[in-house]
Amino acid sequence: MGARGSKERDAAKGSPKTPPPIWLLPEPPERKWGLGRGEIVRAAVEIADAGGAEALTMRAVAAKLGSSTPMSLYRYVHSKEGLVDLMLDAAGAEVATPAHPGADWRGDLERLATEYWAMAKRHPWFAELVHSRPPAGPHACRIKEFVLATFDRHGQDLAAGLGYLRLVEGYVLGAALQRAEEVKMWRHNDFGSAEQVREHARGWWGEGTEDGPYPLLGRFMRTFLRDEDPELLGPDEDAQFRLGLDCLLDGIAARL
Amino acid sequence: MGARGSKERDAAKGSPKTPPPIWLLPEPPERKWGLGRGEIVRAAVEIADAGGAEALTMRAVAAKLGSSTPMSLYRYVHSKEGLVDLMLDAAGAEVATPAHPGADWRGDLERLATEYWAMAKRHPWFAELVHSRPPAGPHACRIKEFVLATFDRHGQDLAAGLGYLRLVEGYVLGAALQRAEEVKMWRHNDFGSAEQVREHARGWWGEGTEDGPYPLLGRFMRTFLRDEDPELLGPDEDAQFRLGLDCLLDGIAARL
DNA sequence: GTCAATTCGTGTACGTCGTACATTCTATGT
DNA sequence: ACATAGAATGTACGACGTACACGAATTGAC
Repeated sequence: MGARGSKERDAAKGSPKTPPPIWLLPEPPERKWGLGRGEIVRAAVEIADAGGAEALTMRAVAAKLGSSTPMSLYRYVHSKEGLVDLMLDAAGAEVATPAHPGADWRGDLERLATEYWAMAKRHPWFAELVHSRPPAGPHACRIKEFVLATFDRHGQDLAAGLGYLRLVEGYVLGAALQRAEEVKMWRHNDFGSAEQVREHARGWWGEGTEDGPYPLLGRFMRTFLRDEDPELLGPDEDAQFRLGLDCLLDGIAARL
Repeated sequence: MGARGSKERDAAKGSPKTPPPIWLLPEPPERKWGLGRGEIVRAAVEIADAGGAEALTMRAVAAKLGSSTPMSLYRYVHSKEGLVDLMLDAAGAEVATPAHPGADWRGDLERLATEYWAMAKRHPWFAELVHSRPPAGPHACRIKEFVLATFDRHGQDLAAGLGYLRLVEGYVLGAALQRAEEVKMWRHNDFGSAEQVREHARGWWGEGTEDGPYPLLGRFMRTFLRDEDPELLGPDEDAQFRLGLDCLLDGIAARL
């Protein structure tokens, strides 16, 4: 966090004076030539898509827009947190929900979760950043509402629906976060191929760890490092996602 | 990330020259009077316990140890990433695993997951930081190995075991991360009581949103903001954790 | 069409972070 | 007792987010 000198002013004022969420503040009227929230958010998304959350810098966004200083952006997005809020909402807009839940609750939720997962694969920064802000953008609310309505339509009360909502949402975001971390690691060590990954992991796992303290993990690692027998590497990421989702929905189904 | 000038030297050298993980590098011999990895990691954990991951600063750790500059730490932990690795491993040491998996796979996993969850509640920074590093400290490996052995003992091959391992681990860490984010938000707005949280959320949800676009979510929010009917707030965090774990294990059980 | 007033972009600067480099201090081996 | 190696420190750099104030450009009134 950067310099903030407003702490004592807030405290002296008496009211915590929380800034309202950026969605409620109207965008300044877009002058003919100037910037606009749309361009800024689009540029920020492109930067984060290409370089991950750690590449998302006010300076980088400003540079991409041709603005020589980052201060130009602050009129439109108020702060970096505001920009992140707008980015998260823009990503949320990419996952569609039907107008009303259908008769097949499980199919509805599977479709929603799969779309959510696909979005998170397109935007690996999403899972990293979504946990840094209160999750209540318009599209986040729409998605939550749809899940709640799905359970409501099947006779679950609001408390139960909330529990299941948190379960499903937590699962999708958890899976996305694991994947995002993997992507980040690839980028951090600028890996281009799986062979480079193996090369890197070799020095790091310790070639000599034969059947040391972790025989099963070691067997997996040796397989991974040497011949890459796809049978032993476990399911690929999409199959793994479906497996977990199916397990979770099985458990929920047993309780409805 | 700070200044790094070694990029082109690495590239020129030909080999990526990845630094080996800190667990493999021996700790410098502890002189009578000097620092030691133990003290440093303990101090860092205390700071992060109290102030979250964002309070974890090399300067803060050095200050807590009475060292006037952060540079003293670098001989022992090499970098902040190294320190984080050691912290994660120290936290991993707090979750115990039996020597061998027992006959009751489900009980074993429930116990393990519950201990993991308890550890993550003690150290809210754990979930935030664990996704920033390759997950292969000694204790992380021990835990993974135990889960793999549990499934191995029940006739699952390594690939299937890996899939279930990722599922269970992902679930626990996902739940811990959601909780960590909540803790962080409380700290960030220095909330002391639930009433302050409600006060904050009121301005932020928009008091006037009566039965707008999100009737169910709105009902929950209004309940939360006004009278706090515990029936409508959904399960508490421990019950929620158990619910998800049970659902997941149900799903796994159906596939064994 | 002209001028004043408003609004927007920009330059500069501050305080934070991680950490490289050079220096000083301390404890140890002889 | 002294030389020397190793550990702690001071200083400094380049990144970050962003506050502040100034100049430039656009808009509205006449």
